[in-house]
Amino acid sequence: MRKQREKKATSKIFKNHDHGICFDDAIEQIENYFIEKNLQFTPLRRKVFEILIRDHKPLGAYEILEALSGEGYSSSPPIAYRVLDFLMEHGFVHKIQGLNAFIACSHYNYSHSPAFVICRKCERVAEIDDKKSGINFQNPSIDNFIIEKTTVELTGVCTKCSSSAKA
Amino acid sequence: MRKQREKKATSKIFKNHDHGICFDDAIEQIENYFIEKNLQFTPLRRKVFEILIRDHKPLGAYEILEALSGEGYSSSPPIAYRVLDFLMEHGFVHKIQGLNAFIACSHYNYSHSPAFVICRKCERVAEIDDKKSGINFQNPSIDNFIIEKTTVELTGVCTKCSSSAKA
DNA sequence: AATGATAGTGTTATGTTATAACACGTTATG
DNA sequence: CATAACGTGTTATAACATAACACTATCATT
Repeated sequence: MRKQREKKATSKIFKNHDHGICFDDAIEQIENYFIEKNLQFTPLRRKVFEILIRDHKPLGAYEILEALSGEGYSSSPPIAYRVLDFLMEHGFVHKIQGLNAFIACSHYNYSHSPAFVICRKCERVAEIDDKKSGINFQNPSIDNFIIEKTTVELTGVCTKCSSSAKA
Repeated sequence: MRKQREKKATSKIFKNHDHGICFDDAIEQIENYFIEKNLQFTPLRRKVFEILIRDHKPLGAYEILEALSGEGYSSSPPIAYRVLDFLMEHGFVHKIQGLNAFIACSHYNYSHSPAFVICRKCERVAEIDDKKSGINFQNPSIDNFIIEKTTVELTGVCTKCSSSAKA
C-alpha cells in the first residue's frame, strides 16, 4: 500500500486514495464508536469489517463467508448475515441492493442517507454523501410519510470504462 | 395523456383512485406502445401485466407464477422472469429492490427515473415521478459518470399506518 | 458460589429468489 | 423451403437468506 495523501479537489467520484490510511482510519472510527456505545467489537465482527474495508468493494455474503473460512471461522451463512446485519445497524456497512452485496461505509460521521454510484463494467462502487448527491428528500410531495431509510443507487459506466471500451 | 379524473391538489402520495379507469388506461397505453414499436403483446405478457396492474402493488415473481398457473399458464420460474425482464426493459414494470418484487409502472409517458415510496407496514408502494421526488441527478459531483439506471426507494411508514398504530 | 439473563457464535435444515441450458413450435425473411 | 428470430415450455441448479435450536462465556444479583 502506498503512503501518499490524495486531497485533490476533484470531481471524480472514483477517487484514488491511500488505502493504508483509509483502512486504518476506518478501523479507528469503528473501534471508537463501539467503545463509546459499549458494544463488542469481537474478532469475528472485526474480521468481517476488515474483509470489507480491505477490498473496498461490494462483496456478497457468500464471498465473505469464504474469506472467513480461510481465516479459521465458521462459514455457515448465518455467521455472515448476523454480523452484516449488526454492522449495518450501526452504519458501518451498507447493502447494495442492486448487487446483493455489502460494502464498508466510507462516510463515517456523516448523516446516513448514502447514495451509491455503481459502474456495471468494472463493478467499482462509490459512496457519495447526500449533500453531493443532489438529492433532497425534504420535499413537500413526500410529506405525510415518515422516511426511515433511503436506497439510492445509480448504475452506469464510469469514465475509465467508457473511454477504454465500447458498449 | 391519461384521463385522470382524480385531480385533487393533494399532497398525499398514496392516493385513492378509480381503479377501473386506471386499469383500462394502463392496458391501452401498453397496447399502443407495443403496436408502435412493433412488439408482440402476447397473451402471456398481457396476463402478467394485468396481474400486476390489477393488484396495484408489488408482487414477487413466485406470486406471479402462482397467479399464472391459476390461469392455465406454466408456472416454472423462467416464464415469469422472462416476461418481467421484457416488461421492465420497456418501462411498464419496475422492480422494487428492497422487496424483491415487481410493480406495474404508473407513470407512462414520463421520463423513467422512478422513485418509490414504500410503507413497511401496509406494504403499499407509491411511484413518484422524478420532478416531484426532489431528486436531481444532473449534479456536477456525479459528472464523469454515465448514469443508465437509477434506483430510488424511500422506506418508512405512511400517514395512515403511523396514525393508526405505534412503532 | 449458585442463579439466571444476555450476548455471541456455531450448526442443521430449509426457504426464497433467480438463472442456465436446452427443446420445440411459430412466424418472418431471404 | 431453409433458416433465423422469437416466444414459450421444461429440468435442473445456482445464489441469496433465514428459522430454530445448541453451546459457551460473561456478568449482575443473590
